[in-house]
Amino acid sequence: MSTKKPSTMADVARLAGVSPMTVSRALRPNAPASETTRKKILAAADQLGYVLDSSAAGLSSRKTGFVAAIIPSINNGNFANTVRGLTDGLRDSGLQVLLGFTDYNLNEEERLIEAFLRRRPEAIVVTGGVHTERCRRYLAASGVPVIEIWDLPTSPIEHVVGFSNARLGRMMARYLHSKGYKNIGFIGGNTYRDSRGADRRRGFEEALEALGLDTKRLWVSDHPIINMEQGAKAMDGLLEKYSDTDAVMCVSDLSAFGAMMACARRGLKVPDDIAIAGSGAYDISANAYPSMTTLDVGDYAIGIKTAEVIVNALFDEVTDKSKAQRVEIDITLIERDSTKKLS
Amino acid sequence: MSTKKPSTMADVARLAGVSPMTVSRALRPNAPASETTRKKILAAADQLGYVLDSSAAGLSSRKTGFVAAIIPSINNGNFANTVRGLTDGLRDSGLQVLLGFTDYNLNEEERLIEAFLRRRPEAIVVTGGVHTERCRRYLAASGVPVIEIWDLPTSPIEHVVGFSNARLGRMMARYLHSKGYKNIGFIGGNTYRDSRGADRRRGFEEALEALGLDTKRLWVSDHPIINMEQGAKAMDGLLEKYSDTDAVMCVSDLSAFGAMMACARRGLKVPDDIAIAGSGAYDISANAYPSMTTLDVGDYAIGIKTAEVIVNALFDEVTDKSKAQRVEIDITLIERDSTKKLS
DNA sequence: CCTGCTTTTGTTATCGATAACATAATATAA
DNA sequence: TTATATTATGTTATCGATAACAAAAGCAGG
Repeated sequence: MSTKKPSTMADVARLAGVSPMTVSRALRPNAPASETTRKKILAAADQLGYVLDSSAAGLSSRKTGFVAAIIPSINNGNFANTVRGLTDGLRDSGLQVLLGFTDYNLNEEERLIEAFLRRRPEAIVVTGGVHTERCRRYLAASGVPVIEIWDLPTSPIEHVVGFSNARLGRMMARYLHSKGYKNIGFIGGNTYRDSRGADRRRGFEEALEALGLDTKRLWVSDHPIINMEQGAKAMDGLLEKYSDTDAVMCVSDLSAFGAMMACARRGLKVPDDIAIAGSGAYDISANAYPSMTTLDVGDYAIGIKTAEVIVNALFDEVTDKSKAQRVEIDITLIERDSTKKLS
Repeated sequence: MSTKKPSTMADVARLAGVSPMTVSRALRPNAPASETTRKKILAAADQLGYVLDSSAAGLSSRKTGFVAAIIPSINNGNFANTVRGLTDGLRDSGLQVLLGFTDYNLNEEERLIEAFLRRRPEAIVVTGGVHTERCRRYLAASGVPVIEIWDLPTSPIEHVVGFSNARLGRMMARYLHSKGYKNIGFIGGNTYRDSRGADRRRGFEEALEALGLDTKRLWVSDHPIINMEQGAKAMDGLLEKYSDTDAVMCVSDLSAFGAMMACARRGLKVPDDIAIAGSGAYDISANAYPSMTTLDVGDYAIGIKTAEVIVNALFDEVTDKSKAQRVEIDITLIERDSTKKLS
């Protein structure tokens, strides 16, 4: 840890025998500068170990190069994929992702947004369509594009890149019904902390009703059931109450896996005795034995599309800036062994 | 997306009838300001929807409030936990994590470090002790504390918070030997892209040799074997070549799980026919059936300790700034069913 | 009521870059 | 060759805050 003060553009300019402004231009790709001076300046910069100060650049140009992105959890492969997609999609634009996570807590989201706004991001990405009133105010007043992802809110703040979680629930309910299952349960997603999970459950319930099936097997919990352990516990609870359950959908592949393990411990065979489906198309759904039926929500694609929306909103000449963009991501059902009766 | 220009401290000052400097002080917790003016200023700020500009503040005070953190992958529960620990640990200090991931690519690490240095972070956290020459130069010249995590490099750049990956390999080898296994294999970790995995393998191999056991079952691959699918494939390959293998350690619980599933598909019972152990103490190790023996590397603790090291290096009066801190994290073996012969 | 202290507020300069405009150098056309 | 367009560089002001110093206000004790 050297403590020497870092050199500035003025230092580089002095060494190269030009004005600071010329250095500034030489260091940016699209600014006018002759090849000879550029080379000279780069050499001087290199010699001094010069590193641009983005704070100063941002202050002056009013462009920080930040995109703020807020996800519920970093310990979640789906959101991680979205962040990867976003990062990959933004690479060429020179924008950098400033990442925060809320632990599914809307107040924490508020805190994060406040902190991020101080960094003057050029766009803000938030997960879901449910926010505190104050959050909505902050976002609306931010003066930069706001993108809500992972949902299709009915009254979005501005741009949207997502899918219908209710539709996701409906798709799986109909699929399970089409496979001949009758006593269908659902695990997870009935809390204000995870509105997307709650939407899935709602869609699932609606579809069951429409199909004339019993909806009493929808497992209620006051916290989100998103990890393996919670999935296993919920499955135990469900089976204790309704031992005739023949199929279960879980809000997440992780809870689905937990549920499957709970079944294994009880000596129940999947899918012979009971079918289990998840959602999210996590690695584990493909690699578990039996492999698990799931719904691919295009998590990586959400990131990529979000990057496109941002780039369009910021740089594209053709895009109508006054119009909010709305991108619906395709959901695809991946049928695997866990819902195929072997008989 | 309103386009109105955001208000500045000068605006707030005007409205509150004070000087901008007074506003600056009123908005900071530890600056001198009378309660009455502070209240007046906060009201004015609120009325204008004023949000501090950190770029400007950082430029002026030469404190950006950023801690740059670089991890190999965001799709990895272990690193995610470290990031959570780091974020949690830094919360009170007012420092914000600027996160980047390299996809296990040292050149990408170089690119990221360059980009992050422009943001003038107050500390830099990098994963592992292996970096390109240029990276080491950048880091050494950065002028801020550098912390290498997840490893115990022999010639660290400065601070270290980690554990010995070789020791981790040795621990598991000795454990498996102590359980009576003889034909022990290893899957993963022999590439320059994942030096930590390679260290685990080396330690494992050394211990086997010291115990007089055969080391031919160490599975070699030219890419890191860190996900389920790769684990399954490697297991298939290993069993085809050495069908008498009675125990296997995998660099990661994810590959261990894949290996376990590969066994299940072949009709091999774990642990009766073959023992499998992982490392990382991922959720899946506790929730798989059978549950998996693994090594807890204290991923969250690494984050917390790293935060402490940073706070000490930056703010603590007592800490000797000229001395690099070195924190070794405890590894604990978690014995579960996958290595307990039921017989 | 004044002295000397502490607390609060104001003034000025500065952090490190870029925008906007002005000018010099070079290339192009007639 | 000269006029004109084009490209390259320099100058000055500014982005929005805070440091450092200076001055004013408040407050105690004699």
